Amino acid sequence: MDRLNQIFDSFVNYNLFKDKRVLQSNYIPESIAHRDGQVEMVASILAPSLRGERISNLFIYGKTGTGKTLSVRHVGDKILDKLKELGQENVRFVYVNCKLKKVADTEYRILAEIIRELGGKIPSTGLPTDEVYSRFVDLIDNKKQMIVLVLDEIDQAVKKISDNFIYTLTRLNTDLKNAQINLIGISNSLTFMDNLDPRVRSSLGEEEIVFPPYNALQLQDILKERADRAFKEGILEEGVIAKCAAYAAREHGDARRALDLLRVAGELAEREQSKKIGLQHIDIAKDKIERDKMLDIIESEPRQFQLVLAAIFALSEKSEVKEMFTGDVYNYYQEICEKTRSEVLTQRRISDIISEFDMLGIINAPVISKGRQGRTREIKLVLSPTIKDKAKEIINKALYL
DNA sequence: CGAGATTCATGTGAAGTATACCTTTAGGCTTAA
DNA sequence: AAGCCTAAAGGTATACTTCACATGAATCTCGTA
Repeated sequence: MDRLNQIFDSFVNYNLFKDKRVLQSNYIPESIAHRDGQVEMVASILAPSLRGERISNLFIYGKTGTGKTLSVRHVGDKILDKLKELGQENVRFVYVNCKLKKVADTEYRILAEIIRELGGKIPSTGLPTDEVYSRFVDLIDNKKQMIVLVLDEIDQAVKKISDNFIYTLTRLNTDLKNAQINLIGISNSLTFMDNLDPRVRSSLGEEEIVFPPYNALQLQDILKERADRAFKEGILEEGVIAKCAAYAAREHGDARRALDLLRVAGELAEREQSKKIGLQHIDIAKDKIERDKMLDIIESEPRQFQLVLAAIFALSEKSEVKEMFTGDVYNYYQEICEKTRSEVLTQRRISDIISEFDMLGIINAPVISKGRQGRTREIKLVLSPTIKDKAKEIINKALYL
């Protein structure tokens, strides 16, 4: 009992955080450093909504963690505040991330997600897509209002589905008597617009804003500002901020990463009851973040995907095999299926699964031609050994029920 | 020796199938008057 | 008679299969210098 009390006591006393939320990714700060220009542009584009006028569709480019989503949300909140002040409540912002697997990676699911955000109910399957569209229309068209759809990671969605669903969305305005839809597309890829249907391009790209990556100095500013509010005084050792910023700057200036890094480092320091956050915590935090992210992905992968991954793991361990190809993986996969009494999928399907892993960044699998030996994918695992071991554990546990 | 032709192992696209789940509808049962 | 429940009918999305064709460089073939 005393031991537990000790733990609790130390937890209370060694609390390094003043306000941890400040470092969490859904936190929206009052002002966004080094994004004044972009925020103003977003604001001036969205401003007509205050008078109930149509706003231009907006398209935003920028790498992850450059403040795109944040800026849009920030401005959105401000506009909502202002509207409340003016006594109007007929604008709504709906935010959907198109990349989240199992949430919104098909046209149907994105639409369903939008409807759910708006408070509607939609079954997870079974409805014809046009029915879903017409329910969406019914839901919003009952009163005069303006819906601003923010589609994050829209490039992912278009890659998976096709671009005409965006077109359908923009065209939906013709069916609407009262309500109005405006789109804000957010994309990581700069080249996304280039291979788009011209109609979509012109309607979505009425206004465009680019969010350049933060450089190390700007990252430091951001981190300092947040750290002041998140941590108690004098907790950070010299150079901690700089190090966080440097790591993140290397990752194309991803501020979210930098903040995560700082937060996790803080949690780690707290757990070991250290009074300060030192440089070593950052290094550990970096590994931990990477590992957790990967393991989360792997753990939530469907069974068949895990079987394939198990095959890849096993093959990568056989020292004689330096490279592996789709065929090898498939053969071994079949063996594993037999052992675990699982259903065996076709090679066609496995090929798709492998390329999905490639996209997730778990493996590296470019298509190569081996001349007379045909064409195949050369598969290489890119996980660090520690992550791999842990991942193997998870998979084994999941497969040997 | 070099230009084509061949070849291999699989990539990739299209179309079809099984499954799980949805809505609607009609019939049967219960209930209340 | 009205209301409620259930089962059947009719329909869809998704994950997967089947079929068929596309790929692209190492290797082979063969004509020519």
